[in-house]
Amino acid sequence: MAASTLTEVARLAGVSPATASRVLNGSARKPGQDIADRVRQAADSLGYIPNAQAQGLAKSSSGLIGLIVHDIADPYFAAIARGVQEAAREQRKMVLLATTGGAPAEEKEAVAAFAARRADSIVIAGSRSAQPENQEGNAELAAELDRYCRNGGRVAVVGHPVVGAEAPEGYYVVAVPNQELAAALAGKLASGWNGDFVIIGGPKGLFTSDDRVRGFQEGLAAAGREPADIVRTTFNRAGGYEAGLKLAGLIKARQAEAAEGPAGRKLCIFAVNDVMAIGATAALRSEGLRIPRDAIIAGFDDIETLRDFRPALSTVRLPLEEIGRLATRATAPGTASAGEGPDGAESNASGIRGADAEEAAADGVGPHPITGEVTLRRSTETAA
Amino acid sequence: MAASTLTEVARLAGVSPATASRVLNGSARKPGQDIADRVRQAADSLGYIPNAQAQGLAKSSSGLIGLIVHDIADPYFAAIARGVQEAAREQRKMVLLATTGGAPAEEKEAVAAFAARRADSIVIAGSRSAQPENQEGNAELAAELDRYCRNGGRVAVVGHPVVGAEAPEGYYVVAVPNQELAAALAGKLASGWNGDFVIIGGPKGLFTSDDRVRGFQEGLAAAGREPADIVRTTFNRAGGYEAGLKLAGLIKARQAEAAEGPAGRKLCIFAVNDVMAIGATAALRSEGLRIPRDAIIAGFDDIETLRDFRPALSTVRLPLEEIGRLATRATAPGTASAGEGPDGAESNASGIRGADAEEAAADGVGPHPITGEVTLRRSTETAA
DNA sequence: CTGAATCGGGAAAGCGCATTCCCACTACGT
DNA sequence: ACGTAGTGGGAATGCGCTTTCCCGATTCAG
Repeated sequence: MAASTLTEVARLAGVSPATASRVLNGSARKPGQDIADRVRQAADSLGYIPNAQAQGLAKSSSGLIGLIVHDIADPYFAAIARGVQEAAREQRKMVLLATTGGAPAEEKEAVAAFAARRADSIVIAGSRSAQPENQEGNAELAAELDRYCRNGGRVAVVGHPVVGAEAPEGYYVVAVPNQELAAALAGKLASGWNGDFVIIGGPKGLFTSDDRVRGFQEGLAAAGREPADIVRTTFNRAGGYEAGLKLAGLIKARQAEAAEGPAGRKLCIFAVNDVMAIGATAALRSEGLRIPRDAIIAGFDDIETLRDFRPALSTVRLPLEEIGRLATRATAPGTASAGEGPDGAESNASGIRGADAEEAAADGVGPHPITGEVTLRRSTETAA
Repeated sequence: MAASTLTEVARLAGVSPATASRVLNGSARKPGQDIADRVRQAADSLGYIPNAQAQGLAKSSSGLIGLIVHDIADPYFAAIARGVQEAAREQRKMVLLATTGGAPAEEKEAVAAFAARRADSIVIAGSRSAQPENQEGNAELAAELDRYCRNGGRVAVVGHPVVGAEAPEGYYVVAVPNQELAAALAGKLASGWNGDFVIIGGPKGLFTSDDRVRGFQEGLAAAGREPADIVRTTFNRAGGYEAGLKLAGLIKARQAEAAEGPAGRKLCIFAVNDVMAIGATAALRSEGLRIPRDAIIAGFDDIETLRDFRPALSTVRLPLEEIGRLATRATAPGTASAGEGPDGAESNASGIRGADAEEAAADGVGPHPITGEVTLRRSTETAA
């Protein structure tokens, strides 16, 4: 038994396919009550399920939203995905998932695949990067997106615009104030802490990482502190661990030095995301160091699953789910028209806002810009 | 500019659409080299992207894999999703995501939506449940799946078969030995621990939870221990927290009692999943209790993000990603034919195996069944 | 009571592609 | 030399649905 078709339903109901289509799917023309009933009855007696492919082909729109992440198992992306999923459901659409590991070339492939499926919109959640080896990939990605938009697709990217993409109609960016928030975090940290700072950053060129590093340094400067040293590593837990190992050596050296010189100051480590911070913590622990006795540590993102972690991470709360929702909604037709040009430039209202608030607003980020919240957690409770 | 079509490409290349189709998509017939080149050149000069909808319609298959989870932000599902995604990529398919919160009615909707999109296969990752309020939903879900399978769809479900689903052609279940593993965990715990046990379980009727509870009790019995009390709550972090609060009271009472009577024995808490265990830990901590001083705690799943948690959770390592991969591969055409009937019943080989190993094998779970690994972590390091 | 306006339904033309036929042509065989 | 198999391309059909267009039947105004 093959799936039954509209035609079969129509035949069973004794009407034409056109009529059947009109009653079963939201058409402007509503057939008469009696006929409608007959059709509906025929439909579910046959267990009719409309063929979305055919529907899509006929009205060229698929009810699909493409989501691109680096890794769906990363809690950061998982949280965003939840938001996207929610918004998709509001729009009665389904989400198509692609994971790319962050490589622009893969992302380009994903966009092409989404385009092939005639996805109504695409949300790109992974951080952009400007590393030289990605240059070509970025260009191709930009071109692909451009074409997608020109064909009526809508795309929202979280964080930074795609490198090299001119902003066509239908291109939105949800600005995340990484820099400002990192600066705020540094400020708060500095006010309660008189030691030195070290930053565990991601690979150079990764925008999210770079912004947070830059912001943090600015915050330190504003507080009259020396700039922090930077250890670069990969943007995940493993990278954090590796860097942690390195820093453990440093800390021990400083402690040894302090034993015979003036009191060495404790180190405050800022990892550019929570997962890296956790990795670093584990590394320190494995080296016999303790937090906050030997160092203190801060992260970024406020990953839900890690909130119960102890010693508690000082971190910046990013409304990840909300970000996903906003990005998705931005791509919904009939929403926040992409007012082009930064003419609507409203003044930078209260709270920490997007790096380019006006631009964000102009790009249809939604009713309110992304804000964040710095959370200083006291690591009073000692743990390895 | 609308997306260009095959016909346009064909015209530009000066060939018929049929020929263009043959060269651009893997057809059995390979046109001549020169023509192929011309077509290919025309194609990318136009930036041609095949319309997957139309292709799907024409050959009735979509290259889509549907994945159903309770919540994509739950690290358990996120890990499975990663595996599914990986396997999907191997098969050059895309994954379509649906989150249902675990309600069978929603799941039925999702299956219908997947069927409408003509997904080639469906992976259902959430735990099944037999709660009375879900009875109707379960039946509908089973019916929907049945129809889907009869129309040539393939479905793999993780953990337990869908309630009420007779096993049609194309229906696979990846058995997870929750019960055995829980028993093994109980055994190990009991051998190093002479206090009482308490179980924090999910809602009654949730198979995964019930199996783990049952297995744990069996393990205790096998070790000559009294059965544990059970606190039922929701299957997530919040539930764990709530239960933890309750248990904190119990623990304090026992401690008070112990102060004036014979030495009260410490409690060992088994939460049926890691996330609940974390919640419980947080609750105990908030009540001023410490682990392992006042109680010890064990979980299940070995969620990656939680491995760095301290006090470390004793837990059972479930190869979540592998489970996702296996389930997905099981649905790939040309794989592990669904040998019907438990005739191939091989003896229960070494290692902990599926609840019904033969059935699992017969259901095409793949070359090797899911095993797990009990990890007893010492909570030597004290933390709140 | 007739004309036009309206309504409710059907016929048919695609949407973009795969694929089955079919045909012209070449390369063989005996 | 003729016939046959084989080859490479095109014409045409259909996948399941939406939508425009059309037409007969009502209804209402004049």
